[in-house]
Amino acid sequence: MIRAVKGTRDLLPPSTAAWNHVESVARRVFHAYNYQEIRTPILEETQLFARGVGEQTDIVTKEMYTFEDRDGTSLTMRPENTASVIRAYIEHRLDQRPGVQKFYYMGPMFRRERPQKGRYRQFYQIGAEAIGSESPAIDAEVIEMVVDFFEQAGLKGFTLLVNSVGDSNCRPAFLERLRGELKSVAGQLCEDCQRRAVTNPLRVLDCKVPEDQAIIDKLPSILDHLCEPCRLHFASMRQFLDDRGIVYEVRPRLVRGLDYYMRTTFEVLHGSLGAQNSVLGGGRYDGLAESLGSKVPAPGIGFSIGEDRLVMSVEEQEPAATLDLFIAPLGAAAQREAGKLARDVRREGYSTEVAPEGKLKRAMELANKLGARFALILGDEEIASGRYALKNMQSGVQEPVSREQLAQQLAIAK
RNA sequence: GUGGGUGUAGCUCAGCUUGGUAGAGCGCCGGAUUGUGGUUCCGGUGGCCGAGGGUUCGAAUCCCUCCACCCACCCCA
Repeated sequence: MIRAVKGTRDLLPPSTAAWNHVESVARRVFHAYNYQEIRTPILEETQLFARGVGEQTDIVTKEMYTFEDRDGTSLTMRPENTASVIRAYIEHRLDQRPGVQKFYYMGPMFRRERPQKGRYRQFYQIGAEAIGSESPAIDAEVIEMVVDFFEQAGLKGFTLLVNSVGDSNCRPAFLERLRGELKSVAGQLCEDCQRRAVTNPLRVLDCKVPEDQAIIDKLPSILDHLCEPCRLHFASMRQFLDDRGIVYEVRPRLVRGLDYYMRTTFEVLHGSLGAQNSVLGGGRYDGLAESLGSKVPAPGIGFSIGEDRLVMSVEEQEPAATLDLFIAPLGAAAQREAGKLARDVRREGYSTEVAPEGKLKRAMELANKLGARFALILGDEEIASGRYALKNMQSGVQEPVSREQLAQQLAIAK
């Protein structure tokens, strides 16, 4: 048998109800902050991600679905959406539009990783980008929106982490300092950290090995090494968050894997997800446009939500769609009559199913299994009298009803 | 890329240690006489036991190889 490709999966009902729930809450909340939807292509030139995400990142070096098109250009299925949105912003000169440009998106992304819990090769992200302002007020608003969204989506017990990773002015100096300190203590760290001390020093700060913590705690903190503009930006953003009573934790060791992040970074954690406990990550990326080769500046901040994980956490039984009416016709004449009745009832907005021909007993069993609110029996008697036999499947009460009474019954408790 | 776990009916699993040609529950289908569901009772459908090879008179069971899925590492949303 042909099966779904490794790392991809079918989303089936009833769990698709939870996906729709999450997505509709996102649209509603984002619209309240004046964000509008943007849809960018799934395929982009490989260069976009190589330059945007970072040539040396694992994503680019070994986790992208990249192939050569027939004309020789290298194409890649998007591993994330921020670079595409910035590309579109520049390509369509959206900087010429009035005000901060606020976009949200949702859809599949692709990374060729080894699948595990909450981590797939085709995964789904919901995200947003606010482009065109360097103001810390925007950072705070984006973060506020994130919290608003998770609350409304019904996610319980999440933690918001914020940090500043500095900018091209102060980060290099800090990195130098960090490397220097690491040289003297690396020998005492775990194997992974010894490697990271060389390849990706910031990652050492994020190490979870208990024995390493004492040493890591003594390493320099980025927050103590921010340049004045970055320090003010972070302080101002925090002020805005405090003003709105948003609860967060400053985590100076919060590190981002993508090269384009600067200044504000943030993350939302949620337990019960196994090792993959992060449901959202985001940050500011003021230099991204330039690194894509644009003369048009596009300072911005954004985030993306791991929808697969969020749905997993929120899947507290979205009530499955209910079937309002199940029609059981008896005989050929009734079958035709049922078709017309179903058409009319559906146009009134009620979900309706017509039983296939067969025994009434079978039809009633099916009505029960489908969870229909009402079953309507349509036989010669009913056609002759013009009154349907309508049975309330929950109470078991059955009574003859006119067409008008049927409408009334359906309207009750809908 | 690395490590561990698991592969038996549509689903959840037992059987494997101590080889003797496959089981349960749920689901699905049918029945308990007339045009009535849920509960109950009865019956039925359904499996190259992940694939290939080996040992053996005989393998779901023991051995080897491969594959798939899951979890974790790396890394990351």
